[in-house]
Amino acid sequence: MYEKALETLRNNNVRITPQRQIILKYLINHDNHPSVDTIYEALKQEFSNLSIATIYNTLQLFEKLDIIIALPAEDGGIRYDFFGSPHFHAICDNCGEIEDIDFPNYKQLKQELAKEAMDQAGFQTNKIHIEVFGLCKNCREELAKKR
Amino acid sequence: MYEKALETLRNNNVRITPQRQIILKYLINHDNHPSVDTIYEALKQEFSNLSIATIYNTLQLFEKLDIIIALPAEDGGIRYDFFGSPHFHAICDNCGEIEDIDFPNYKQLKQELAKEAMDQAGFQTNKIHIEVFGLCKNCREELAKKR
DNA sequence: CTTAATGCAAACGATTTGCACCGCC
DNA sequence: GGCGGTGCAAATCGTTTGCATTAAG
Repeated sequence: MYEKALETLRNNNVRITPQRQIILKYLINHDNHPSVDTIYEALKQEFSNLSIATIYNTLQLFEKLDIIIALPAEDGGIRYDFFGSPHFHAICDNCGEIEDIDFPNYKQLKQELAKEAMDQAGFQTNKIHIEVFGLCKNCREELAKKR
Repeated sequence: MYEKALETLRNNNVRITPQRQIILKYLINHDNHPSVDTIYEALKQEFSNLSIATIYNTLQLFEKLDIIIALPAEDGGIRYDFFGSPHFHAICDNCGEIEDIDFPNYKQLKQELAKEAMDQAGFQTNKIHIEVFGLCKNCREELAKKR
């Protein structure tokens, strides 16, 4: 997983700097869908003179290389997610939490969507991106209690 | 379509102001996926003292009421889309254009995704949101020429 | 060595906010 | 006529930029 991502960097002639390594490790080891600031706060302790501009740069780079994906968040900001295995996102309308849901039949779904896009608009699909919105388990239970 | 949206406003005890009406009409009559600024530039001519803050307010309101949906754009900004009939979006990695693609089997797909979200996380799905990324027809042809 | 990458601080710009006024219901 | 909505301008804050410095390959 980590190695595969480094491989991607090498294949694109991107230098493997310590900053990129710790940001990558952070993304792999945390499934909390961090914001730029969350990452910055977490890493500046062990890497005191880490610049927030570097984090912006690095995340944009990783996204371009399809190592991570960007998601829209409740507050209008952006969250990032290491994209090791295909999954989609369930985003709670109440608390804003983002949960990963595994795709049972990712390839098939992708093909179906790609076919429609091609048939209707001559659009060539490279990747797909799915979110569902609603209520997470906790919020459902909380709201049920209240009435 | 227009009436149905007004109905939604009434049902939520939201006042139907001239500003909300022209913004709504604009969204229905344009499938260009406008940004806040695009809408502002277009409408301030016929409504000279229209405030950009009102547009922000109105769009946020419409989105909350599921009259429109917000999409992430190429440049990091946000575009809006009147959501009359179920469709997903094909976003070109090269030129940033957003195209609407009709869902052939929207309900079935929604059910499948909702089932996974429920089974895996106890998440109750209200709406789904799908984008595919790749190359639009024009860009494919352009890029083919160049080599 | 060469050149990409980083850190820093300043600049930017989209979005939000506070408040007085207005007008929909 | 009450209160939600609007317009305006200022404030905010996430993100980008320019440039000198550093270090990866």
